[in-house]
Amino acid sequence: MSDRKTQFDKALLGLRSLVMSGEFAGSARLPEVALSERLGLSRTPLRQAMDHLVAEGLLERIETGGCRVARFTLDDINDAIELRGVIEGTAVRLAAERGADPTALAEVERVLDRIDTALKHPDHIDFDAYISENASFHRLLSHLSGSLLMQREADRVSRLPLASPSAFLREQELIPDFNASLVRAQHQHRAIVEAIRAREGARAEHLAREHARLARRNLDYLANAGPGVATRVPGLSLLSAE
Amino acid sequence: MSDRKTQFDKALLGLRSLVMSGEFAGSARLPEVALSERLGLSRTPLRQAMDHLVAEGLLERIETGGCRVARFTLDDINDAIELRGVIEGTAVRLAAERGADPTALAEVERVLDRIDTALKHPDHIDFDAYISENASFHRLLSHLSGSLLMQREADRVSRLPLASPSAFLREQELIPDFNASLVRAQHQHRAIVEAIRAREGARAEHLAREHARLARRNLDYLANAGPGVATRVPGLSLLSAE
DNA sequence: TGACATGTTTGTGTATACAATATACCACGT
DNA sequence: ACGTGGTATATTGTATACACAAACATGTCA
Repeated sequence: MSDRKTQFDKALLGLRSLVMSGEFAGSARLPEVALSERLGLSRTPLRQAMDHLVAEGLLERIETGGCRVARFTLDDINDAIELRGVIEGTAVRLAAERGADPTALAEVERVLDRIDTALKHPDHIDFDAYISENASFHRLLSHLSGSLLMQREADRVSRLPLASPSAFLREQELIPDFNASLVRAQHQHRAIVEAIRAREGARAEHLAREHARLARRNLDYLANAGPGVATRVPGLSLLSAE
Repeated sequence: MSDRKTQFDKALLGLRSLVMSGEFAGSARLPEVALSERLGLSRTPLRQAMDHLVAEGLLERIETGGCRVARFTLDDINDAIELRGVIEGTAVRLAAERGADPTALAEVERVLDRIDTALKHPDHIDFDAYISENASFHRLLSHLSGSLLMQREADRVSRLPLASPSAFLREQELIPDFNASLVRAQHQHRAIVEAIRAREGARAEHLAREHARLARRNLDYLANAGPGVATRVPGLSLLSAE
């Protein structure tokens, strides 16, 4: 019953995907009436969605009223990736220090087994499976601490543009040694869980940080890959020249 | 001109202080019409403010509509304090690694000098000065990294209930050895800045984390200090029995 | 011709009216 | 007496109307 679509939800999803598509990236003010008509709803829920996206950091308020699409430098996105590593790192450190729920840990291990399966044949990697299981892994990981706050903040920082653990996973043909990097990532996954089980908080934290930093390399490649890529990777068009 | 008070700002400030006062802590739904009349504005800006406070974590949405005041356990607040330490720690680590702006560093040192002045006479500490300069210090500290993201997120986490660096500074007569703890805190302030200057990122990070944990002790005392205190410390009445 | 003033127009911020939904209450049946 | 169903009321979610401020264009004067 909690999935009954309210107008606000429609506005949020519609507006977010419009913004991510880069159509309004030109830093002009978002016109409320036009957008509300285009999304098929009134200005009230649209403005709610705009407030929400301002809080998320995807939009920014204009002094004289209204808001525009935010622009990001490469540094901004690297900072966001670093912050995700820091928060995920804190979540796993707390999980290690406090002891993780065995049931939740078993669930995490099952996800890792499925990732192994997706990676089994080096020449025929099941990318779709990898992407979805990888997202599950990161979600479950931030829940292991048992802290609702850590869970919320980890989810939140993953919504920053291009900071999500799944942000760059669909561009396998553009990134050199992409398959090998997936294997490395999975080794880090295993090591993180091992550290949590062994109650090695500091080790778990540092592994999670380093794991997040894998995304840096992919970001660098995509940022230099030319203009055609910007339309393929959602949000990449928000990257400003500097 | 950016400080022209809009109705939304009035709603946000008014609602936040009402909620922090504990008047609505009984976890019932916040009635919109009554609140809007009481605050002297219409439902539209009030609802904006409610959305904002939900995002801040001070309110929580109810499945069937509307929202209520959130309740916090001691663990929740300790997690929030830990998270503040982690984010402030990251900000100072980045400042150390990347090199902080000398002008900003000098400004920070001036604030620390003023804190020294406030602490000069152990029996006549200028608490008001300490509180305001301490707040300045923490704000400036998270700006040293030069990263707008770190700055934003540090400010944000400080708005979590009872996680602010200034949350427990007005209760000097309730907390044993309070004056001594202020002196210890100031030593940590100096050490953090020293580490940033020396480009010792890891040291700066760990010092900032430990500094935030000073608040734990104060929280424990106040949580056990009896019911009368809840009305004096803003937000303490939101602490649930567990 | 250029700078400034003024009317026009567009668009946001706010209030209010309306519709959809949840809650409370009461009657009725078991 | 207690539970169940239905209706009435209250309250939220959404749409629209209005007021005011900002951007723009046009025209006037230097």
